Amino acid sequence: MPELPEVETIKLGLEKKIIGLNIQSIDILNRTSFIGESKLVIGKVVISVWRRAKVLGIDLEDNLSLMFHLKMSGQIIFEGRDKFIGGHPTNDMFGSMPNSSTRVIVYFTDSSKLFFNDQRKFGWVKICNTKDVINDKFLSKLGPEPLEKEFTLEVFKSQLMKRKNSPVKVVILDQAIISGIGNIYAAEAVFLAKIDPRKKVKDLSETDMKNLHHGIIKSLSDGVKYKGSSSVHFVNEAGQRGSFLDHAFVYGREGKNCKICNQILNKINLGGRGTIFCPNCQK
DNA sequence: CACTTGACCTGTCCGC
DNA sequence: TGCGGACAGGTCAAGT
Repeated sequence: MPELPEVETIKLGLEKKIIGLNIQSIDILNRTSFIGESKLVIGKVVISVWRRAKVLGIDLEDNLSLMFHLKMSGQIIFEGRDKFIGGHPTNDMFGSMPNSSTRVIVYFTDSSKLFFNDQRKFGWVKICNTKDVINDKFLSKLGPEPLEKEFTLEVFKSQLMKRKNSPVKVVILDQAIISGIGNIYAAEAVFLAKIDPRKKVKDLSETDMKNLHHGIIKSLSDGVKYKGSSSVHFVNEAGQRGSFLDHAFVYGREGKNCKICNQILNKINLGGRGTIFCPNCQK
């Protein structure tokens, strides 16, 4: 479900609400959703909230951290101390918490709660020492953050060249090449760059790479601006949907008209993922 | 080695 | 209405 902009949206909302809260207990409703010894974090106070790629992290006192990966269907929802004044999820899509897809519940001492929901059970919550986060099995393999200064055109080009023979949309979905892009923003980025998603990296021109670099940054930052996508599963920490898909050019628009040239958008399968593009605009 | 495919799970939607 | 198959925003292991 969530890609970089969705996790960033949750991070920005959550950090305003949970810093300073003290963990009272953790309920694990589905064993495979949780990695580590949950007892370790009881009594610990939340210090900060961060994001790396599609992972959300919560740093606690005493060198402890919680990490969340939402994969395809995860949600992180915070219910405030007084659920009827500002803290209650105002969603219109899944009722009150917990529900049938709730896998982990974090209880704070002020009686507020954090729900980790995950219908498909692909996601995870993990505990580790804060100083070990950078060595984490998953995090340590990630490529550069596309919305950070480090993601220059030169860095992007050298990362791309690691997978010369793959279709460009498949390559930008590779988390070791660039971190945080998922299927929605990959499709939008190649559209903005006017590149056929099937085009192999080795066939990209200098201009293509420059446009794609810009397209990635533009689509992801628009995603953050519109507080994420509003497709099936995504809601923010307050249970609200985002509006990015109202602004999308291709994702979710199969068979509709291209917003630029009015031709019908095509759908193909690329690397096992549905991919919608404009055969006229994208060459 | 580089790249592609299928598995992990649950739910929904679409065609017959 | 019921049933089977395809599909859903991610990642990893196994296969070619």
